[in-house]
Amino acid sequence: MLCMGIVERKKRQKQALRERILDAARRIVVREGFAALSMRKIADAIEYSPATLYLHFASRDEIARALCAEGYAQLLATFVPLVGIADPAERLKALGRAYVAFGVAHPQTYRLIFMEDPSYTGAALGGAAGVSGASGASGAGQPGALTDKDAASAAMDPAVDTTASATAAISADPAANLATPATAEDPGAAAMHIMLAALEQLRAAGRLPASMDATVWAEAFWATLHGIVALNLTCPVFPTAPLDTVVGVALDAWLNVPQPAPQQANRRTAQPRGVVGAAGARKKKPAADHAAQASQVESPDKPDNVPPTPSPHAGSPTALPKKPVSAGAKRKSPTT
Amino acid sequence: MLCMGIVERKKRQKQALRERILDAARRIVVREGFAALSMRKIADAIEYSPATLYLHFASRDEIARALCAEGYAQLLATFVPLVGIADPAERLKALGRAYVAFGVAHPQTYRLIFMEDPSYTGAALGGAAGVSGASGASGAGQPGALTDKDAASAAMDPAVDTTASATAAISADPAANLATPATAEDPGAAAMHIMLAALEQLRAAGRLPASMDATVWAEAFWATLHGIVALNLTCPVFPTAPLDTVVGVALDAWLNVPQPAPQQANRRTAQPRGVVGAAGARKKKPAADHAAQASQVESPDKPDNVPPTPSPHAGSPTALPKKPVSAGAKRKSPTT
DNA sequence: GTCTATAAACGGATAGAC
DNA sequence: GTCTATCCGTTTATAGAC
Repeated sequence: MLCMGIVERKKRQKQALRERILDAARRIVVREGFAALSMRKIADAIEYSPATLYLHFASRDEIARALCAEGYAQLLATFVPLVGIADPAERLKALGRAYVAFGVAHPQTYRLIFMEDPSYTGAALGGAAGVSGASGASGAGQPGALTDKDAASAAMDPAVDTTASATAAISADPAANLATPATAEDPGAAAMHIMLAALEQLRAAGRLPASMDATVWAEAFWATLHGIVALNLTCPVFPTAPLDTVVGVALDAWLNVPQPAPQQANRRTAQPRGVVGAAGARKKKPAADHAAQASQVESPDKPDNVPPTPSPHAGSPTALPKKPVSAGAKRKSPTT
Repeated sequence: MLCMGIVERKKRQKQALRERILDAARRIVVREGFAALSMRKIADAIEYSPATLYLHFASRDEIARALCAEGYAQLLATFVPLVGIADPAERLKALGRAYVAFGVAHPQTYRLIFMEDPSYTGAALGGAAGVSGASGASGAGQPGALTDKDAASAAMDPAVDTTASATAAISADPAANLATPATAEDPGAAAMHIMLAALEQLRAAGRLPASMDATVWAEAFWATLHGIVALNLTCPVFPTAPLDTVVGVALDAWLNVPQPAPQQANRRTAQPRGVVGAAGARKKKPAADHAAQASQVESPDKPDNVPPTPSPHAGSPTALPKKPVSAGAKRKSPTT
C-alpha cells in the first residue's frame, strides 16, 4: 500500500500520453482530413513508435471513435448556450443556424462525425434515434461503440469545456426538462435530444400539426440542415447565395408553416440572445468568410482544398490526391 | 484513300475498348464503391495491362469524370418522364421523390457524383448554378472538365437510353420551354434545369412568395433532398420512419407553404403519371426494400455495407476494413 | 517481476517505371 | 507483364525503467 502514489502517477502519465495521441490525431484530421490519419503519422507527431499507440488504443478505429466523441461534444457545446431561448421555434432556428455554422467552421470534424463512416455516425444517432419514444436509450444502438470512459472529456478544441458545462446547462435549464439521457456519455445523442426537445415543445404549443409525427419531422428537418452543410463541404459552387440566406429560407420553410400569417418576405423576429451567425444581408457568397459565421466555436478546421503537407515531391500529373482506398490490415493472427 | 475502311475499323475498335473500360469501371464502382476503383483492377477486369488504360484515358480521374457524366445522364433519365406533369408543384414533388429514389437505388453512383469529390460534383453544378440567370451556361465552371465528346452517351445502365430520349422529351414538352442548355453535353446541368424550370413556373403562378429568390429556394430545396439521401447512405439508423414518409414531410414543408389550407395529414393528391416510389404507407423502414423504391431505373448499385470482395483471409480482430487512407502513391518521379 | 516502449517484421496494397 | 519503392495497420520479440 505504500506504492499507491507510484501507481497513481503511472496512471496519470498513461492518461497524459493518451491525450497526446488524441491531440495529434485531432490535429491531423483537422488539417488533412480523416483519410490522412494513419497510426504511423500519429506516432511521428508525438515522437513515439507506432507500436506504442497500441498500448493505449486497440486500433486506429478506436482512435477515430474517440475523435468522433469529441466532435459530438463540441457540437453539443455549440448547442448549449441556445437552450435558454424561450420560444421553441426561435430556439430551433438558432439551433439550425448553429448546426450549419458548426459544420462550415469545422469541415473535417463534421465530415468525420457525419459523413465518413456509418458506424461513426451511428454511434451518435443510435442513442438519439429512439429518444423521442424511449427515455434512456443512449448508446443503445451499438453496445461498446463508445466505450472510452473519458473520450468525450476533451473537445476537439481543448479551450471549449464541453460535457461538464453542457450537462450543467441542460439540466439547469427548466425549458429543456425532458430527460437528457447520458449527456456526458453520449454527447451526440444529447445534441440530438436538444433539438427533439424544442420540437416537442413546438408541437405541445400547437404550432405544429398535431397529427405530425415528431420523429419524422425532426429527421427531415435535420436532413435539411445536413444537406446544406454537406453540399457546402462537397460542392465548390454551393450555395450561390450566401449561406445565411439559404439557411434562413430553409428555416422558414420548416418553421413558418403552421402560422396562418406567413409574413413571407422579412422573417427576422426577435432573437432572444446573442445567437449564432445568420444575420446575413444579401452579400454574395463570402467564400473565405465561412469560418466567421461560426459563433463561439474556435479553432476552425483547415479547409480541405489546401494541401496541408506539401511533400517535396508533391503533385501528380493530372489527378488530385483523392484516392481513399482501404489499405492493409486484413490479417487476424499470423502463423507465429 | 483506300485505307479509309481500315482507319474506320481501328477507330471503332478503339471506341469499343473504351466502352469496355468504362463498363468495367462502372461495375467496380457500383459493386465496391469509388474508393475501390483502381487502374489495375479495371485492367484485370478487362484482361488488359494497366498501361493500356492510359491509351484511352489520361488518368483515373478522367475515368471517374466519365462515370460521373454517365451518372448525371442516368439521373436525368429518371427526371425526364416527370416533366410532363402539368402542375409545377406536383412536378417538383415528383422530381424530389425521384431524386431521393435515385440516390437510394444507386448509392454508389450517387456517392460518386454528389458526395465524393468537389470537382466531380462541381462539373455538373458549374453549369446548373448559373442557369437561372444565364441561359447557355453549361460547362462554364471548369472548362475542359467534361471534355469527352461521348462520355455521356452511355448511361450507367446501358439499357436506359439517356441523353437521346432525354433531349427529345424535354424539347418536345411545351411545359419545359425554358432554354435547356446543352442537354447531351451536360446532363447534370440539364437535370438541375428541370427542377429550376418547375420552380420558375411555380413562382410565375404566384404560388411562391414573389419576393423569394428562386435560386436560393432551389438550392435550399435541393439541399433538403440531398440531405435525406446523404444521411440515408451514410447513417445506418436513418431514417427511423420510412423514407417515403420523410420525403413526404419535406416536400410538404417546401411546397405547401403558401397554400392557406395546408391539409397537413394526408398529402396525396392526384399523381398525374406513373410516378416514382413514395406510395408508402406507414411500414417501418424496409431496409432491404430501398432499391424497390426506385422507379424505372434498373440495376441498382450494391449497397455499400456488404463486403464485395471477401478475401479468403478476411476479418480482423477488432477493426473493419474501412480505412480510406490514400495508400502509397505519393511519389512522382523516382531517382531513375 | 511488471510495465512501457521499441525495432523489426508481416501481409497487404498501390502507382508508376521498366 | 513484372518489379520496385512506398505506404499502410498490426504483431511480436526484445530491451529497458521502476
